[in-house]
Amino acid sequence: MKSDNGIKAEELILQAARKVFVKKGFDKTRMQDIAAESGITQSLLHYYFRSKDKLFETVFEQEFSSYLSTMESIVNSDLPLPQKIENLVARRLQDSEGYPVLSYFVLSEMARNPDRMKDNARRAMPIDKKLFDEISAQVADGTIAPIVPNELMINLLSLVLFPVLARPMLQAMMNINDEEFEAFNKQRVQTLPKFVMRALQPLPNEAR
Amino acid sequence: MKSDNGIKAEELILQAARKVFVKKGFDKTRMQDIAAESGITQSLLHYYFRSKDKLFETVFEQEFSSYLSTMESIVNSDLPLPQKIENLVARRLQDSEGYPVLSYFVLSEMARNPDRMKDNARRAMPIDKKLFDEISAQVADGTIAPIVPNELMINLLSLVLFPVLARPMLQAMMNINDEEFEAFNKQRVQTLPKFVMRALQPLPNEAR
DNA sequence: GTCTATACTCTGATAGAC
DNA sequence: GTCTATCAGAGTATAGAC
Repeated sequence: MKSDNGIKAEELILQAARKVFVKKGFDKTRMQDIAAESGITQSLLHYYFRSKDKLFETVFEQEFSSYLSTMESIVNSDLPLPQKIENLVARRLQDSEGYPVLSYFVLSEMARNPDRMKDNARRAMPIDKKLFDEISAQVADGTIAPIVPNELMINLLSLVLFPVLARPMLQAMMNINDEEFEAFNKQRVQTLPKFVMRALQPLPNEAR
Repeated sequence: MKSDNGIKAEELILQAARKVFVKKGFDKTRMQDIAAESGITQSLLHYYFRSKDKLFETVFEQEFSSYLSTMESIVNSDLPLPQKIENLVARRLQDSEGYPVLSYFVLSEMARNPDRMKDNARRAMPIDKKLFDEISAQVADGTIAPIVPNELMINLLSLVLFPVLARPMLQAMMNINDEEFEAFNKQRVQTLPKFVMRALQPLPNEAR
């Protein structure tokens, strides 16, 4: 049975680990970084979590679950497609501020451990399926232009995740500072859904 | 002055280094991997290139230059915008086969060394400017719908680069194998430009 | 130029006292 | 539960013979 203090230490470690792992990814994170961030000795990290791997898995599992449930609530809502897109974009840009690079975190983990990532992706499949079916239905009744649902989903993910992911490169290319990029992002919450919906508008000769 | 053999060794090392660095990124590449791939002793790598860093810089510089010149020739061509997009997509997917993850390579380097990446991005700026101006002109004369040029450029980059980058995750999500993904990609060369051009079509009330 | 052997450093993990 | 000291392994880089 754990003492009050024990529980607190464990939580402190997790908070610090989350912060550092999300920021630097698995490989570049040192146990010493987490120790410093949490104010807890390095050997205690091992006492509580046994290994760097275990600690990471714990953090990743928490983050990914929270990520999934957010996605889920948006996709399962009763909003029309454009609003869903808007919410997804807004949510992702929110991540990109307070929680700098969650998407990068997920992608880097994917590279580190492809097999386990597959399992995680499978956990996301019910959500995907919901969106997939929704798109299929709208293509069928001509509300949106003919498109393979998977392709639309990939386009959405690309437009939403990539700018968060490649932010440093994009800022350099566009030659703009942090403030300008934030403003750009805020605009994007409005303009991106419009861009997508425009692309999905059926042409006259496609309408039924 | 170098002997014939010396020049050859240097080139062998570079080829092997390119292959391994592009595949695994800087951090996960071991000098031993490059030694094995090239059939040249590890200590000789140091003899020729002094350090892992120097070797990497050399490879990266070559790759990035070649990447730039490809982009340049496409953007500077006289083709209309949709064809340019098609060429860009096709070129990137080509990378994603023979040269698996050049985009990932560039992105990971960006994360590793943001400052130098800024310089590299600046080298790409003349190309960006060309495309930027082209978009501006077409927005101005009403050929395409109003959009901030930078935003369109980011959308293009997202749609083209992200699927290459996140391929493992996407395959897992869509639950498809390599063969199916390749087929999907081939389709995409045709469908993506249409998707984009559709999004850029001016609505009746926007036309001049 | 090329090889073998080895030094050096960084970092995750453990031992063992308290 | 917590700390200090230390080990063990991996990986880059160098020394020095040929």
